[in-house]
Amino acid sequence: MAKVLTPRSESYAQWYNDLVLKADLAENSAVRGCMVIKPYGFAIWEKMQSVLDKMFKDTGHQNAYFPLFIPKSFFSKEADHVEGFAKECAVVTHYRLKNNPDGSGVVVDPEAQLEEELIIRPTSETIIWNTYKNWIQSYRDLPIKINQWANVVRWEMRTRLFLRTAEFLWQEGHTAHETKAEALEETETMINIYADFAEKWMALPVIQGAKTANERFAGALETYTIEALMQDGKALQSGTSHFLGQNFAKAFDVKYTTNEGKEDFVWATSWGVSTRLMGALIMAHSDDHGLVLPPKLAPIQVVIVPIYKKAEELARISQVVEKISAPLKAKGIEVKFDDKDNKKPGWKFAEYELKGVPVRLAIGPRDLENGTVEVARRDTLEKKVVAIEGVDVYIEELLEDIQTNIYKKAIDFRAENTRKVNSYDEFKKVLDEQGGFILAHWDGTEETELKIKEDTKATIRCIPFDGEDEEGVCMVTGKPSKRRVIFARAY
RNA sequence: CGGGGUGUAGCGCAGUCCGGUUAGCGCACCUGGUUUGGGACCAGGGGGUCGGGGGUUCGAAUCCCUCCACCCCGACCA
Repeated sequence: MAKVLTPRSESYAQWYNDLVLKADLAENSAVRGCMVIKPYGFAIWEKMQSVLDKMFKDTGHQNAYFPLFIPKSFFSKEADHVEGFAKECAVVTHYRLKNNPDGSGVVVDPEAQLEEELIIRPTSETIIWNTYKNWIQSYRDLPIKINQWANVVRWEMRTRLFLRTAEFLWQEGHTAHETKAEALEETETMINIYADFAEKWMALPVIQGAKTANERFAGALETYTIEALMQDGKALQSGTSHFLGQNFAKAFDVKYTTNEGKEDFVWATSWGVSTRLMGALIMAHSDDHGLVLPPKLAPIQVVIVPIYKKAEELARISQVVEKISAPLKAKGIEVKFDDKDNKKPGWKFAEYELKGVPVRLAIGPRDLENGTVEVARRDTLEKKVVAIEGVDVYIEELLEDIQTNIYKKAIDFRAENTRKVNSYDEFKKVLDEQGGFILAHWDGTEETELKIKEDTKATIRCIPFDGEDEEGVCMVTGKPSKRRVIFARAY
């Protein structure tokens, strides 16, 4: 078979780039740092969106839409928030172009300078809290639980398709609550939803935990995260949920009247996942042959490739294909019959492997005679000839089996690449030689965390929720520690 | 934003050092035919602002200046 992807062993980064392009997921655009998401890639994102959207609505959230532009003055209201985002904001300063007097195209009209510059949202807390101020008067107006699907812009130095682009698509939830407890509960609910989505739909095992103060969202009191481990041993932060306390309420003066007639600031959360999930999905399961998609998110779940010599033969095969695909479609399975005659079967096999289609059926004259079909599964590349009779049930179960199997593979990989270390030397050695998640004791100070980051480029991914209490000493300073935290090099 | 690399047909590349017919090759594409159980073959055909702009020269893909984009490695970040 022709080699179309750089093997992972040769260059993991190059393999990833090749895969995104060759599987037709996305490509670089004419605009620096911004990508074009192609139809096949966007179809996966749309599936993710529709599942998440339902999960949000099932937990009492509603969708809305807020502007792309944020007045500069809004931005400066929450000190930590500005500091966190200031360095990567795109700013609109003018509202008009004019023909260049020298005839060489158009130039910005200097007369058309905005009185107040507009920031292109890197996130929407400020515009949303400025709006919520007008929506909230009493406890009866609470809670407000809103989500928006949007694009945001963060002017990144170095970009990579899906993993980090200057513009990306995401959803951002913004909620307002009466009490601290309720806001904290919301923060937890949402990180649980993300974890659930990652594991059940993406087949991606994740670790839930809290970020250290240093790694927290700008303006949050607490950031919860789901962290996934990629095949190269690096961690990928895949979703975050923030407890914002009363910081934004105070910054935007959002008060409500309690049922005792007193005034208080409302409590806030925000949470989001982005097209970065696409990167996670790609890197989690794929191999040197191409993409491996979890059946639940695959735009095409079953592809059927006919093998024939003459048009007459194709016609006979097509009739059988119709009998096979009708019951599959009735079960809600996405089936594609590729009867294009300008590509040979072998070409198609390779192509659909590259695109990660979970199940491939091949039907030729031999099968017509025997009443069989060849079934190939993408995750293991195994092929099996089965009877057409009852093949719909077989395939339905196979899809479930593939979903389970790739999840299991990912979780086994993570287990093999999660290690406890007790000394800083051991930590550095494991990090350099094996990577993965490292469980180690840390004294809880920002100083130590930064020293480790500077020495090794590893960061604390999270303080896991399900970590066991264990007395120990910080691997760097020897100070006491009550539990281990998770370190890794990260994307 | 620093260091390194690349930019020539849709894709992958040769040609650039050392300037000189009409810029070439493979894949893809179009037409015809033979093929079809793991990326088919033959014949014919179309497709190029040589990344953009400026300069040197009788003459520039090739030399000089400048800008842009992408990739890799750093710093920054989801």
